[in-house]
Amino acid sequence: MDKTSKETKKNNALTHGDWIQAARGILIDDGVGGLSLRRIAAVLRATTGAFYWQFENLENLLNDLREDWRTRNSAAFDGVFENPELDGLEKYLGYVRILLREDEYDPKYDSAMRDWAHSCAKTRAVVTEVDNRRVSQLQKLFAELGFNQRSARVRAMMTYFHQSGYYQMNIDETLDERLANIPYYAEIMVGSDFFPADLTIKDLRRIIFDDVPKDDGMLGQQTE
Amino acid sequence: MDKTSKETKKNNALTHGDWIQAARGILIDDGVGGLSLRRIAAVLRATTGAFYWQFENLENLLNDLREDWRTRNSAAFDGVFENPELDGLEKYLGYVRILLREDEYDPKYDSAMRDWAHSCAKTRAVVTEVDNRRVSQLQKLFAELGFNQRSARVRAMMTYFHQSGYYQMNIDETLDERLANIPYYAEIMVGSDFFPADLTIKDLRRIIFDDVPKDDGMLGQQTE
DNA sequence: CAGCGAGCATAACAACTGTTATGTAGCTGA
DNA sequence: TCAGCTACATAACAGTTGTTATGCTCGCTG
Repeated sequence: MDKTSKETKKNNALTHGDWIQAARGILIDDGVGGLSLRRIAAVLRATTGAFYWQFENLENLLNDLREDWRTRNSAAFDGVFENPELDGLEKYLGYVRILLREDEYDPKYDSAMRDWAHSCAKTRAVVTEVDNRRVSQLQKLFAELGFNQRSARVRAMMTYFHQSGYYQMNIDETLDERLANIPYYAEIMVGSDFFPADLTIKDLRRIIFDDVPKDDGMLGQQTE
Repeated sequence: MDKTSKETKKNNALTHGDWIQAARGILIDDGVGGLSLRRIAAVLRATTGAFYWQFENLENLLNDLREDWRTRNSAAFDGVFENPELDGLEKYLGYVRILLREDEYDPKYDSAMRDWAHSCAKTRAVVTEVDNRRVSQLQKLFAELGFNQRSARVRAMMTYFHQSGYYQMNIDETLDERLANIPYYAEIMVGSDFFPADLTIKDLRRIIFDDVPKDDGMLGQQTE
């Protein structure tokens, strides 16, 4: 319907995407309170007049920002949970991998959106929808692991709410500490029946940060 | 040092406490974005001039508001965790009781403070301090139940982050659903070795909402 | 080379913010 | 009764917000 498809960036003129990117940076760094038109424009070394050439009003940019978050910060999870080749444990590890790598999705983006949702109904609707889908995906995962529906749902909520709660605070943990905690989390959530008890931090670091599929019994023997 | 002890409320004049209460209401209902001087004054049917009779500036009121949260929303937890007469399981149930009753502490107050902490260093310091103490209290609880230190710490973080994450979202659950989930949460966190597996929702409702100590085997037999 | 429109900048508007200076009603004590 | 103080209200100031009207400067086309 709209002419929003004119992302044909002639020369070095500002595009819709430039404004969204600038707004996203401010939202992530300074929270929703920093999302003023002049501050966004300042990031692009532009003025408010330039903005109104691209958007009808600020609300339109904020709508685009909400959709930017929805697609950008969900793709990684969907890629794991909707991959039919992965079993339950692999999906769980894939989930942990996304959370620890923090390259495919930005936890501060999630956190800022969740803050924003408390004072903005439109944002709240988007966040709630995404939250519900992720919890459902996790519930399906735990159901695959053999837990009954109610137990799977509780485990999904514990896993997901714990994650968002973790990022909502400012925890002071090193990566090694976070890696060392994984087996404890996993034992609690998926149980020692499923999670291999003899995984070392080295193994986990390799599984999560190197693109080597965990295949045979070579665990803990690489040189580096 | 200060003259802040002049809470001697003559006639029906406004007090420090009135302004703090008004600010707290706005923070809880509308988030930190709604905390403007004129809006707070409007709640009290007063003007900004009246405010500067009681406070030197807005920052002073916000300082008092942070301290109000620290004491008001921590008392219930301290009362449970630092009661030497309670064993581990009783402390866990006491914790759940506080979360579900929502009369001694307000989860929306917590949530609003946590939002605020993302854009205000002073608030962040207060919230972080309280968070650390609560996690330590939970860790001690799980250690009492027999878990080793690392497992106890992970369980404490899962329990606490899950709680704050839960309130950070807007979950659509009835009280009965929340009660029905308790045994599942408890089984995951404290294990079936400690938590009585045959507790009904009726039992839980009585334990949490009536002031009857769980004493003998009369569970699930009351008329109401 | 003239003209024209795309892509801005500049400046102003009203509404909001914290803060301050000044005005004022009502009670108190002498 | 009348000064004097408490406990405000009123109004203004400078700064910020979203938004709009207007002016300007390039690059392209004819």
